[in-house]
Amino acid sequence: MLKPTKKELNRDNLLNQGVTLLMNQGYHGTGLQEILDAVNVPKGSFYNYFGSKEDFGAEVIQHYIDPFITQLTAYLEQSDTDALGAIKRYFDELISELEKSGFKGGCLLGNLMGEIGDTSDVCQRSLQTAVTRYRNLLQSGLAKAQQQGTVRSDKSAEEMADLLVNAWQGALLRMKIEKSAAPVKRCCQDLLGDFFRP
Amino acid sequence: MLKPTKKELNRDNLLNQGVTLLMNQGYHGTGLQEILDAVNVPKGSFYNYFGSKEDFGAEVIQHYIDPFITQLTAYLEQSDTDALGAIKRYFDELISELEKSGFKGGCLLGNLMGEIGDTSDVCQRSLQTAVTRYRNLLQSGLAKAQQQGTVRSDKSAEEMADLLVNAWQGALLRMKIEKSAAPVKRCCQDLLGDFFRP
DNA sequence: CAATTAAAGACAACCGGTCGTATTATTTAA
DNA sequence: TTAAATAATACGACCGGTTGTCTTTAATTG
Repeated sequence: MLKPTKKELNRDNLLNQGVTLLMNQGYHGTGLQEILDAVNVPKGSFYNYFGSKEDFGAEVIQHYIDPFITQLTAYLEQSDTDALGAIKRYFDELISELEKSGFKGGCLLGNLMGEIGDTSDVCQRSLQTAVTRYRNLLQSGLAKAQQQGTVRSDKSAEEMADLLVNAWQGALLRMKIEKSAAPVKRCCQDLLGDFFRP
Repeated sequence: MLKPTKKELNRDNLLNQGVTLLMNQGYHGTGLQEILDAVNVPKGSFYNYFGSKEDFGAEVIQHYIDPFITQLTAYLEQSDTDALGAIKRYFDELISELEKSGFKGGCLLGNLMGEIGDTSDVCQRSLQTAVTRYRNLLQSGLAKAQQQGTVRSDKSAEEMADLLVNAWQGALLRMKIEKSAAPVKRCCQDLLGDFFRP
């Protein structure tokens, strides 16, 4: 039970590779063969692990967002007395990772929302829950910052969290085509450093 | 010379249909055959009109953004003494059209930036110029509003135009998966009605 | 040995792109 | 104003390759 079975391992490898390839090449731009080859799983075995490509995509979405939730949670718990600073540092780390990867890929959620967000019911639902989970966490961080007096209170934390998520997604798209970190940096500065201040 | 040739007509039909299909199904999710069938152009003729699917995509992008530029320009010229009001009314009309189409599709630029913005050089360049053209127009409108005193002047018009474009793109993605106009409406209210105010 | 899972391979459908030919336009010659 | 010659375009069958999925067989496990 503690040692992962081969099946669980293959599933996890497929999901990890799915995150990478779907993020960089899109849903329709990535074939199952490519994913399977990358983790040395035979093509015939795919349907032993997942019901369909669409179901796989929906699982990949959740598999993608989990680490981000964990990471942001850690930042918030670590800097308990300065929630706004925690959020800022969290985004700074994201930007640093984006720079390392040469501004490619961006965010799987944003990319898939645009590509199949309104054509695949299964993935649409998965995207909804993933985005909402992330937004809620950001919202709770902003609410704490409001209590600490570092963020304005005349706007709801939910409203600001939504704006932050949306502007961040748009900035990631701009980053991709401009091959520059300037859009995401300015996005954080404008909102966290100005608009959200009391 | 005044009457469009059959070739010009076919090209235009293909581009129009390309806008619709690429926006709703994505680049890799749309085959050439589907586009050609929709406008009754034979398969073999496609390469008389366009060099490749990639080149076609790049032209579709420009063909898509043109009407938006024209429309926003009209709004700005029409309400010459109230640039901020013109921008607001322009976005209100966009929202009204999105509601009519059932929140499907969103923005071709946003969708393609996410899907192929960093994998196709040709389309990346086309996306760059399209987004920049649009941003510049918005920037000039905001600059005029600054002169009219309806928009704050301690932030550059360029910075605000970028933020507006980015947040709008993100809000469109949210709209697609939530099937609601709330994200785009709140986006405009937050920025045009609050953050940008002096 | 029975039951469950992994794997192989086939399947039809479709992809973007090519190519030789048929049709149409344009130019030249009478 | 014709007629012939030449150039340009339209066309659909076809290419090799790949897609997601399914059926069947092999292997593994309890």
